[in-house]
Amino acid sequence: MVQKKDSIKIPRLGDAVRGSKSGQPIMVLFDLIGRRWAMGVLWNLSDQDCTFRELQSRCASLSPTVLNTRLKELRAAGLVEKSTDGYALTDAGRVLYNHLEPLGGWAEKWAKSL
Amino acid sequence: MVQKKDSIKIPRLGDAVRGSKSGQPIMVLFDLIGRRWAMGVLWNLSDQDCTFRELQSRCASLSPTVLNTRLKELRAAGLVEKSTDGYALTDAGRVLYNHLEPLGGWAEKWAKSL
DNA sequence: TAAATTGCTACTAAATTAGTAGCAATGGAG
DNA sequence: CTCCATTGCTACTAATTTAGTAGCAATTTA
Repeated sequence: MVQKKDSIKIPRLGDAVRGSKSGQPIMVLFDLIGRRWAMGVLWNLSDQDCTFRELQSRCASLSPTVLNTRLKELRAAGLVEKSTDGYALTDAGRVLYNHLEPLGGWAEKWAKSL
Repeated sequence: MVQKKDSIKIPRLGDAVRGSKSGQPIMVLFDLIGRRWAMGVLWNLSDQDCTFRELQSRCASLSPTVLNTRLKELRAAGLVEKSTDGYALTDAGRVLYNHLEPLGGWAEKWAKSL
């Protein structure tokens, strides 16, 4: 990883993906958005900017520790940014969200089928 | 959760999502596929059925413990099943994969932009 | 029938996440 | 200005998840 101790470990292109040697972009992405509440944060930011505390309450009161870690990671990845109202999706973040959005409808059908 | 001890905790509709009270399908889904290597497993099964050990080597040699846990969860969720060649996507799993697939191309552009 | 290969369990160590407390900074209300 | 509420966090400990390694029983292959 070659990163300063205590800095957040953001997956980067070419980096090993938690033990992997490939560093394929899709795996780097999966590593990033596969962390707890990462997709939930993107989802909850999609309809409106949120303050830290509002985001926290929208995300099942997840601990501030984790929320802050996720926000740092997502900001370093260029998907989230600070706005006057707290946090917001960047343009890239919104494009990613647009790819995730259809999962909402699919998830409902899937849930019923279980 | 009301589940037998030692059984795997698969997120279910209406269940609390790791502390959440909503149980919204999309959050249940995010909880499921947001676990380590869950999306990677789906991705690696998309082009061909895999044996346990091949899947393991495709997924950066992730530990058999975790792979087996993910497989149980994904099977319980109806996304993966056993086939004569090992493991395979179910129809539902393939539909989900089709939603994830566009992320591959997007991830490449995103990775370059970092 | 001996040797591989496969699917997996067991176990320990390391990392991540949960949960709670609380503090410094900002922004009104009076 | 002064008080108080709200916000954005940091600190810390406990619980849960994941990593990593070893190895075994069953099936397949030679």
